[in-house]
Amino acid sequence: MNETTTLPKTRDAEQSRGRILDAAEALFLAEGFSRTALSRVAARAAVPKSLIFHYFPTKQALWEAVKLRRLEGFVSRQRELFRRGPVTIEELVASIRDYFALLRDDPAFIRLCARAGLEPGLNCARFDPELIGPFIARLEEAAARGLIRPGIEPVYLLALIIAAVTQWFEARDDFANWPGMPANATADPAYLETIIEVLLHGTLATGAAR
Amino acid sequence: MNETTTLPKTRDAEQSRGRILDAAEALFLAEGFSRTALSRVAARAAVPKSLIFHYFPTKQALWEAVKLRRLEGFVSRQRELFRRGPVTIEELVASIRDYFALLRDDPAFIRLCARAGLEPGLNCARFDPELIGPFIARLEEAAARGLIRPGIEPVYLLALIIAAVTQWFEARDDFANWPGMPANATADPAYLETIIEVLLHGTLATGAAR
DNA sequence: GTTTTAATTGACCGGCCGGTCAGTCAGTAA
DNA sequence: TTACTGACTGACCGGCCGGTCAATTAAAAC
Repeated sequence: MNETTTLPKTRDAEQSRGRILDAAEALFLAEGFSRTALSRVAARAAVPKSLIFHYFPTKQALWEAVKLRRLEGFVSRQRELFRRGPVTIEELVASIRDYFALLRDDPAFIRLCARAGLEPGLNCARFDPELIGPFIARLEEAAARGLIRPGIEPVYLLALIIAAVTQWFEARDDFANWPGMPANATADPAYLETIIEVLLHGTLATGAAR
Repeated sequence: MNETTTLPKTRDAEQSRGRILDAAEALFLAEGFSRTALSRVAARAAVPKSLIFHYFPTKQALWEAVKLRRLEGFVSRQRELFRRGPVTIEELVASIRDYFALLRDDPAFIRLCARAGLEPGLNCARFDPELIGPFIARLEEAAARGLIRPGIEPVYLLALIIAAVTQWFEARDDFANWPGMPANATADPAYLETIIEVLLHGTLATGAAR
C-alpha cells in the first residue's frame, strides 16, 4: 500500500528534472511528440504534472531539452570519432566501422533523428560543417595523392558512406523481411563487411587495393 | 463576395472524396498526423467537417486511405520497374537510375514513408518480398555466372544500393549544408553518377568492368 | 411525378490536454 | 526561532478536437 518508498523523499531538483527527462524521452520516442500527453509523462516519472511546468515552461521546451540531452552525447562521441579524418586506407575503414558501431549501439538516437527530422528546427542527423569539413579535406588530400580513383568526388563519396550506414539502421526492419535476409545479429556484421568491401574496391585506385 | 463559384455545385462523391484526400495528404505530410486537425482538412478541402466522416469512419481511416492511395501509385510503378531483374550490367545500372528517378520525382512519397515508418502498421518503404525476391535471384544468377566478385552477398548489395538512393533523398537537406555541396539540381546527377561508379567498380569482378 | 437513395450540412457534445495558480512543505542561514 | 527560498503539489480551467445526429437537398430509379 505504502508506495511512497519508491518516491524520492528528499528534495532533489536535479534528480526530479532527470526523471522527467527520462520519462519524456521514452514516451516521445515511443509514440511521438503530439501523441504523448504530459499527464503520462508525469505518471511515468512519478511526479505531479505541474512539476513538469516548474522545470520546463512548455511542452515544446521539454521536447527541446530531450533532444538536446541526447544530441550532446552523440555529437561529442561523433566529434571524437571524426576529429582526425582518415589519412590511410586503414583509418578510412576504421572510421566506417566506428560510425556503424555508433549507430548500432544507440538505436534510440536513430528514432530521435527521424522524429526530429520531420519537424522544423533542430535536426540531429545533420553533421556540423566544422565536423564534416576536415573529413572531406582529408579525402580530397587522399584523392590528390592518387589514392582514390579520379572522377570520384569526395563529397559524394562521403554522402554515400553515411547513407549506406544510416539507412541500414533506419530501414533495418524492412530489410529483415527480405527473402534470404538473416536476423539482425548476423546481418549487421555481414552488411558492414559487404559495404566496406564494395566501397573500398569501388573507390580505391587500381593498385592501391589492400 | 460570392465565393460559391469555387465550390462544386453538382454533387460528385468521387470528387469530394478526392478533395478530402488531397487536403488531408497535404496537411498530414506537412505537419504530421496528430497535429493536423480535421477542421483544417475540411477547410482546405472546402467541405464541412462532417462530410469527412461520411466517407471515412475515423481520422485514422483517413490517414490509412491517404497512405494507400500514394502507396498504390508508387508500388505499381515500382513493380513495373523491378519486374524483370537485371541480367546484364547495363540493366543493373538502368535499374538504379530508374529507382533514383522514381524517388526524385515524388518527393512527397519520401516524407510519407518517413512519417509512416514511425508508426506501427503499414510501412511504405517496405518492398514486397515477391518484388524483391526475383531481383535478388537475378543478382545471385549474375554472381554464379562470375559477373559479381565472389564474397559479395547479393542481399546486402541490394540493401546497399537501395540505402544509397533512399537516404540521399531522405537526408538531402542535411547534405546540402556540407561545405562544397552544390544545390540539389546539380548535386542529384553528380551523386547518382558517383554511386554508380563506385558500386560498379566495387561490385563487378575484375575484367567485367565496363 | 413520385419514391428512393445518397450526398451534404451545421449545430452540438463530451472528453482530453496543455497550461495556470494559489498555495504547502522542506531545507537553510542568521 | 524565525524568516526566507525554491522545490513541490493538487485543484482547476478554457479551448480544441474527434466524433455524432437529425435534417436537407440533389440526383437516380421507377
